[in-house]
Amino acid sequence: MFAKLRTNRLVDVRHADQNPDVDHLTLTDVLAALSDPLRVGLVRLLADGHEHNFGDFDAPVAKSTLSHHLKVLNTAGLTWRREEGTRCFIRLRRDDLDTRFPDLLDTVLAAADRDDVGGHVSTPVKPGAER
Amino acid sequence: MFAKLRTNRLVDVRHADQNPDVDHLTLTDVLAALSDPLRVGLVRLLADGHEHNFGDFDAPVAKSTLSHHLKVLNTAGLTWRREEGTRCFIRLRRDDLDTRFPDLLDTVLAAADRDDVGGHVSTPVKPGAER
DNA sequence: TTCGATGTTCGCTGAACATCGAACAACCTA
DNA sequence: TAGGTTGTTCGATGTTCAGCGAACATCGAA
Repeated sequence: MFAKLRTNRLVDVRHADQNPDVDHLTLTDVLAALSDPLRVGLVRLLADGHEHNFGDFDAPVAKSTLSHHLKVLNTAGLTWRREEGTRCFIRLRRDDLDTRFPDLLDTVLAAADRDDVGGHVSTPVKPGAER
Repeated sequence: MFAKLRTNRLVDVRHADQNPDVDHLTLTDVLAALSDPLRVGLVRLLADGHEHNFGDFDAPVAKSTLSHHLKVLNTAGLTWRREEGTRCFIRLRRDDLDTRFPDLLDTVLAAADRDDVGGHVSTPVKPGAER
């Protein structure tokens, strides 16, 4: 569609599907985003309610892959992202999700915890960035 | 793997991944199975608890495609299938799912009903085949 | 035996996805 | 200005998936 231009990319293209509006979230998109163990692992870490940035996630994949998965979560509406300088802060959209799909996130997280889905995703440093 | 032989297929190959055991179900497989609107529509119809057969589903896809989706639901452990002559009867594995992933199915179904996900899937004939 | 009904399986296609490394952009600091 | 940090995007690769029509298997009925 767009995103084809090499220059003037920073104008508005970069944030095309970012942080979608609450009522644009669809159930199947959310479930699709949650159908990958690595992404479930990310969501489990984000479930502490704090803001995390990219470096907070230690997953056994290349950082481009990690970036991809975080983008999937974002465009599906599971996370909220905020950029500050060169780093981006990511937070779970728990309230929006609970509004739109009541109990869904809690239910999935409970099951994921029980089975340790995505347990290979960890946080290397202490999440002291909650403020 | 197998399933390569043209003859003597009926022996055991046909039911390779069919009706998987309860504790072989994985959360991400279930969520992946539910990440398609058509399949959610099928599950919603199956949620009446009755046994349905293939012809009970009226979806705007070729029957080979419908067969594919029903197979996905089955191998993910969402449905139980039973064959009787040339027709197969399909039933939602609600109890097993509730055991393995408490509240998950109810939560998804509630959200799907609210948004009418998969509403284009219908049942042409009256489901009088419950007994 | 032949026919119709019922589904499944078999190629096949195009689209989407996961993954990687390399290149890039934006920012901060020395 | 020159690096270093941070994360995104690009291009390539291989896999999975949704979709179709055709062929097949199975059964019951004529």
